Amino acid sequence: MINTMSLKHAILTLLETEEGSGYDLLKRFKARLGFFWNASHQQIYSQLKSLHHDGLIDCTLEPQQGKPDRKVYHMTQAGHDVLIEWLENPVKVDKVNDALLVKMYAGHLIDKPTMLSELDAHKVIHQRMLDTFLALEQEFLALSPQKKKPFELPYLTLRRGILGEKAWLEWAEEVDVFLKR
Amino acid sequence: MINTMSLKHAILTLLETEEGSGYDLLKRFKARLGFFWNASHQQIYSQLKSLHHDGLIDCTLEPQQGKPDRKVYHMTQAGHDVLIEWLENPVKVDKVNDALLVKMYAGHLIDKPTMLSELDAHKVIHQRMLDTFLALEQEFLALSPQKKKPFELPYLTLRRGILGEKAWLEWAEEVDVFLKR
DNA sequence: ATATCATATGCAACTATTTGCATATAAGAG
DNA sequence: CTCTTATATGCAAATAGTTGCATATGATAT
Repeated sequence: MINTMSLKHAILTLLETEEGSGYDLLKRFKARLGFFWNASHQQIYSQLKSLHHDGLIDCTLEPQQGKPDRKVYHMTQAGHDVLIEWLENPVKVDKVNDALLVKMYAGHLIDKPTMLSELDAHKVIHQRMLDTFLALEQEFLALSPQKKKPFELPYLTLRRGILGEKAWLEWAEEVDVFLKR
Repeated sequence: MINTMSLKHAILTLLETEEGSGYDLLKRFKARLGFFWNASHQQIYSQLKSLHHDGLIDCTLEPQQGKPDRKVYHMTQAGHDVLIEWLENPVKVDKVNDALLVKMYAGHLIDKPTMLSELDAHKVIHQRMLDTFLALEQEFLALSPQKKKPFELPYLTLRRGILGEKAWLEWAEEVDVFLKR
């Protein structure tokens, strides 16, 4: 049986190592899983609610002055079990649905400058992501061997981000050359 | 304003060049947009229904003996206008949500053989996709310059598929080397 | 004979994600 | 003094996509 992926398992993975509030998790997503997973705060809060309802995580309130209470979530045994089960069963190959490519496919219907300027805008964004990833890589590589240990697997996921962005930019270069012929 | 992508515009793009039934479109998706867009038959049929309801496409029935009537859809002027407007406005950068990477990130919780065998399964699938894409590329490259012309933009989208799959497999190789150290 | 595949369409229920709104404070920049 | 950013949470509506079911026939393979 092939598992459906859901944000829930990504959240459980993060909570497995360290408890946190919805807001914490949002930041951790951006900082640590950003190269292969994106989630909005609305999604995170609603999935936390659902995980809590199902008893996979529990929750303690930390009152704060002036701000809403911080709801700190942590793993339960049930949550741990569900995560392990998910990890042991195959996941689906991720699918690509890229609107820019649809546009390129229909490129005969628009003029080149429009196409080129949109391509440029995407290039800027991808280049920025690549730069971020490369900076993170430098941070990792600067660590001593012992300090590297716990970050080796996350580093592999970072490599995916780097290779993916490089491939994207390489493709954009080909397109540029073609369109500017 | 940034456009939301939807399957609808991909369908309109296909219908712009050539009319077709839901089943035709399904096949065309697999054959022509498969390297960057995936859609199930249920999705296609329901989007066609909705496009028809909105007057962006119209529909003629082709009775067939023994089989259900073929519903052949074609573009309307309204559909054409909507497509052009979509093409002229920016689309969002596509987002990556890859469950295998979540798993890798949580790799300390499972054993290496499990991880490696799942990675292998994904490698097989990606290699198969790459092979398909490379075969399509050969077909294109074998065409005479005049015959290449109408397929130049689709070819660029195919290149995206090729570069993307190559990058994926390159990454998998890195992971393999790391895990088998 | 039997099985599978290709043709051809679709509903219903569920899960996933986006978009827009809403609230409330503190800190820092201009 | 006002604006923006960060902290901190969430609802509601809409759109997008998946999974399971349902029907019906012709052709090809074993």
